[in-house]
Amino acid sequence: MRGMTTAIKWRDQGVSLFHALSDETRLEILERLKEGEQCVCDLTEALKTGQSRLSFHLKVLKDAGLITDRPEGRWVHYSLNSDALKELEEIVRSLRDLSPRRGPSAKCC
Amino acid sequence: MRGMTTAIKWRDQGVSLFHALSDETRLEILERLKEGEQCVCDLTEALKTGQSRLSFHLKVLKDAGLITDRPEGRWVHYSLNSDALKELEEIVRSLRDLSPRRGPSAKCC
DNA sequence: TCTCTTCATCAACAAATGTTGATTCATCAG
DNA sequence: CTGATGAATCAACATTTGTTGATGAAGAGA
Repeated sequence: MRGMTTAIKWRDQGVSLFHALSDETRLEILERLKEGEQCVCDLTEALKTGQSRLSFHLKVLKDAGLITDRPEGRWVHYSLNSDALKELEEIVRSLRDLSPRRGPSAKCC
Repeated sequence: MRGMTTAIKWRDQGVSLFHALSDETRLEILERLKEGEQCVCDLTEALKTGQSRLSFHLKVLKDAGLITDRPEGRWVHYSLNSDALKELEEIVRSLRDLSPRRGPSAKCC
């Protein structure tokens, strides 16, 4: 009962996180941010892409909690949210945690 | 140069894995499979969903390498591919690996 | 104030993904 | 062989996601 609720909870979180990660451009953004905080203009240049498009992807990452923004004057700096990455690791690990294992499946159907 | 190539490689893998994981139904399938091998009919009943829909999601998971199938007579049994899960953990970890860190970003723009 | 810059948001469109019911295919039972 | 069953595939459609160019808002400087 409790286990169920917990499971459902991280399933939602997981869907959101995994979706945010399921795009080439967004993964590249994260890789860039591993080198430290970056402002949008840096990223625009680094990824050689339109500002609007980049903004869209940054929003997806931010909504998923993977990055945070720090506005400063007319710039906005983005950086990784390492808490979210930790959570992510947790979730991924939980996919592997073997449950009680009840033999090679009861006879089927 | 080499690092770049490697990065790109896992980015593709990552996109594929993360996409497969970015769906509630598919996460539920994986949870079921943690309990051991299951045939499609088991899953259909457990998830209370149409056979066609389930088949679609199983294909996505299989294409991403997250699960494997074992046909037997007219049944097909699915199980987790723990190698893929390990790879996944690797990829997630690599998102956290801090690079050389070059101070709080050079002055912007 | 007026203008320029940086970024977010919007609207219109294009492409990818997921759903449903029907069809197909192979296997098994009779 | 025939009929029933388990599962994959297909076609049609709905929904979601991503792209592009235009517009808008706020800060900085003249």
